[in-house]
Parts: sequence; structure tokens; C-alpha cells
Amino acid sequence: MASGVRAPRAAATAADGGTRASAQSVATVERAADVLLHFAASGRRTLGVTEIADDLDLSKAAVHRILAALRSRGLIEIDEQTRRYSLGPMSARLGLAYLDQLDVRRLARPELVALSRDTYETATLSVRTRDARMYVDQVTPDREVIMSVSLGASYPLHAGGSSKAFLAFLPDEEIDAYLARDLEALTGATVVDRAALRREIDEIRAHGYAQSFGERQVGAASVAAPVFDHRGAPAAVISVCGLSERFAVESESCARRLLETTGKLSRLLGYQESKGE
Amino acid sequence: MASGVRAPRAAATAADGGTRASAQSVATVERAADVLLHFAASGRRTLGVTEIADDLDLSKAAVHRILAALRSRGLIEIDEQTRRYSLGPMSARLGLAYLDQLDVRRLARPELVALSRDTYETATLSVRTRDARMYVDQVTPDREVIMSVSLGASYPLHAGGSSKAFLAFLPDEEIDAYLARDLEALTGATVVDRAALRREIDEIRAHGYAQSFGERQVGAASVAAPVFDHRGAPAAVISVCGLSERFAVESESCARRLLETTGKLSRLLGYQESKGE
DNA sequence: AAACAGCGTTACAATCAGCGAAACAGCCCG
DNA sequence: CGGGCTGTTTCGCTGATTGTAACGCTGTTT
Repeated sequence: MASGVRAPRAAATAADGGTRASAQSVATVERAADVLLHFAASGRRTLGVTEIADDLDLSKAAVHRILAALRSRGLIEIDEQTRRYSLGPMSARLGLAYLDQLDVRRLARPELVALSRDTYETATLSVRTRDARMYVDQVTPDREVIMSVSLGASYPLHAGGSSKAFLAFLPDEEIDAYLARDLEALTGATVVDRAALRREIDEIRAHGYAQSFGERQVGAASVAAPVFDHRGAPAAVISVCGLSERFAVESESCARRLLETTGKLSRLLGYQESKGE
Repeated sequence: MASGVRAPRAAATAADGGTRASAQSVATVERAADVLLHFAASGRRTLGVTEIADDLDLSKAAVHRILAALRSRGLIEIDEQTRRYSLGPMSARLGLAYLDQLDVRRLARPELVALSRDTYETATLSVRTRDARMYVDQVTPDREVIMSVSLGASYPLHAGGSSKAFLAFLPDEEIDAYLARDLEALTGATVVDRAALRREIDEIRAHGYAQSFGERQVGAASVAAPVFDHRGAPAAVISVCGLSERFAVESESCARRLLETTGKLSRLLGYQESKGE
């Protein structure tokens, strides 16, 4: 069953995940990128040739050749004993290079530290990637029970404080486009009703920050607000997050402190308060 | 001069950077990996098509196609205005996924925090990648003048405290192999004399830690020691680093505290003290 | 032990996808 | 306006990449 029926080669551009990057492309490289990213997406640390081939609907031979190529550049490693593959150090280099060039991250770092210190909770930084968002930094407080998010993981734009903080401050047409999609529920508390989401977006705009109780992660809560760039677009979102029980009482004071931070950073990025409606 | 004389396609496997990953490979994917990694290696944040083509000796058309493929998967982004390319968010995802699966990093994190707190200096964690090493984590102290290293950057194994700590505890044949290479000087203080390096390796083994004053970075100093895995091989190196002037007096006390940390972590990784010669 | 079932890896020849050269299309500067 | 840059596209040629199928190998099952 390993090499079952497979679509003919030509039908490549079928899925077209988001950006149609000008038809002039290289199918082999796209496949290689899929293989590479599968290590991050699958959640499993090591993968075998057959496993990848089945998951991505490629032939074992193709996967094997691609892995050999990626391996020659250190993006992928092989465990000589088990013959299983995992991400290599050059992958880390790529990621850290990307993060290094995110100036909002460099600017935000000391503010995250201060924010976490003052609230005794975890402070996070997220950036948007089309119709998802990703944590790119966090600072955890020095106490016993803390919340820790996983950097690099992607989440939809409608579930959780940080996500909704992005969504609420996008241009209306982008909001409409996003809401037209399927809205998956990550927990029982995730808001998937479109009308309810629209009401909440209005509320978030009015208050300047979003909050969530268990929408993305059961037992967790957060307040989140965007950092605006010079064009008034949300360049990043900062959140303060922790356990639901604590936030029942803390949430308002955290939000006040949070807005100080995002306001300061927005000004650093050249945002003019006055422009805001 | 853009598309000058280029070697014929067949001569691909010429360079063979290190791991000859079984001839069964895909040249196109190797080229794509080179393009991708060039963003991290070149140091420049944005690159143009011609720039990449010249640097890597590829045709503009090939680079353009590769970039389109990488772009379709979010590994590369394009600035629509300037038509220049940069790393995309999926690159971050890759890197963070790699770091997440490094168990030594997860284990070391709280120890780095404690180490930095106790020494009032920066604590770093490095892993080895064949004949180089790379910072994968750091914790900076809460004081005005601090040292900060750049995560993801690679350094040779003979320059600086962390590097020498790796080198000294490798198997003899690997040390010999490394010393047979060209030893580049990063600063005026970098030790490039082979005999002197061998003497220092003996010293490092005797003391259990390495130190450096400005060997990798002018004005900086460090003490560094390896964390051993269950086989007795150095799985990572931890360093305490800061400004040279401070280390003139601090170095010994930092080293004592450092060895507590690395000892504890080595035991966590299953290292049996007794085995050590 | 022997057969099996799974893995990763390699060989092979057909073919189609990727190739480079060159033309094209913007942009900026003098 | 024209030259010199970009990035992008076109277009046939061709050989690199492809999937199938066979190969070892390891571990488990019978």
C-alpha cells in the first residue's frame, strides 16, 4: 500500500497554498520545501522515508533523494543507527536569522521582560503570517506555576487573545475575507459564530485590547494588544497570559500595563496616535 | 558580466561541503538549499535575484524559479515594492521546531537563568555542527552593560572559550583532523599556532573548563565547559561571558559556578562521572 | 529457524520538468 | 531620451529527475 495510486506529475499546482507565487516555479523545490516543513508541521521529531512519502503523497525514491539533498546542506540530519531523519542545525540557523532581522522583536524584548516582571505573568510576542499568527518570543516570570507557549507554532486568527487582537485591527475587507473561511474550534470556548465574533471585534476596537479565557488552550487566559507600525497596521501583538483562575482578578490591571507597553512600542515604530480614527 | 562563464550542469557535486550524503541526490534541491541558506550566511537581510545568482554562480532564471518555489511555501518573502527577497516566517517555524526538539536546550534553560543570576554575566548554550559551533540560547543579566551573542551564528572550533571547550573534549582523531585544517584568526588574540593549541587543550582537559580573552570578539572574555551525554561525548557547551575587564577578576569564581552547572546537566543526561579517564 | 513484513536504499530507462540564452519590461539616473 | 540597471518571461533542447521494481537489511512472527 506504500506506493498507492498517485496523481500524475503535471497536476502539481493543484493545492496552491495561499500565495500563488507566479506560475514560474520549480515543482521539485516545492516538494522539497514540503518535506522540510513537514518536520515542523507533523510535530514528530524524527520521520522515516516511508512515513513522509505517505503523508505527502510522494514516492519513497523521491523523498529519499530530497532528504539526501537537504542533508548535504545540513538542513536535515540522519540518525545512522535508526536511519530516521530529523531537522539539522542549519534549520536553526535559518530561523534565528529570520528572527534576528525582525526589528520589532529586538525592540520588544526589553519591554517583554519588564511586562512579565510587573505582571508576574508570561509575556509573548506574535507576528502574523497571512491568515495565521505565530509566537516569536516570550518571557516567563520567576514563579512556580507558569504558562509557556511554543515558539514557532501557528494558530488561526480567531482563537485566543493574541489572534483576536490581530484580527480586530485588520482592514475591514481582510476581516471579511477571513470570516468567510471555515472557523475551527480549538477548545470548547473558541468563538466560531461569525456574528458573535464581529461583536467582539467591535468591543476589542473600543477597548484597545482583546481577552480570552481558554479559547485556544484550556485553562489558560490572556489579554493582548497590537503594536502598530507607521502605517497604522498591526505589526505584532503582545500578550500577557497565564492561568485562568489568576486572570479572573488580574485581567484588568494586566491590560492597563499591557497598553502602556504596546503604546510605547507603537511610537517607537513611528505610529502617530492621532491617525487612529 | 551577470551571466558570465558558468561550469556545465554536470559538474554539480564539485564542492561537496562536508557530508557526502550518498550520491543519490537532487541537484536542484541542493541549489535551492544554497539559495535559502545564503540569506542566513550573507548577513544581508534582503537579496536581489542578480545578487544571489552572482554570489552562487547560478543563472538568474534558475534563481528566480527557485525563489518562486520557496515563496510559495512561505520560506521566502518578497517586498512587492522593491522586488527584493528576504526570509519568510516559515523559516522561523523551521528553526524554532529544531530548537524545540533539542532536549539539552530545554534542560539547560533554567540552569542558564540561575547561572546568569549568580554570576551577573551572560550565560550561553552552544551545540556543535561538525567543525563549527553555534549559539542556540543565552540568558543576559539585569545590569547596564551586558554582552549579547547572536544566536544561530557559526564559529570555528578554535576561537573563543565555548569553541575550545568543544575541541578539547573531542576524540583525539577528531582533534587531529580539525587541527589539520586552516586555522583562521578572528581577532589578534585568536590562537592559530597548532602547538600552542595542543598545549591549551591539555590544560583545558586538566582544569575541566576553557577560558578566552578576546579570542573571538575583541573586548569580550568567557569561561566555558562542556555538558557530557551518556556516552561521555560533549553534547553542548555552556559559557559565562562578559567584558574582559570584569573577567580579569571574576573568571575563577565564574568557572567554579559554571562547573556546578555543567556537572549537574551532565548527570541529567546520564553521564557517569567515573567513566571520565 | 524460517518465513514474513517492514524498513531504507539502489538500479534503470523513459520522459518531462528544469535549464540557460536571450528577449522583454520597468525603474532610476544622468 | 537613452543607457544601464533591475526582475521577469519566453522557448526549444536535453539530460537530470522521475516512479517502478528489485534489493538488502533488521526485527518480529510463526
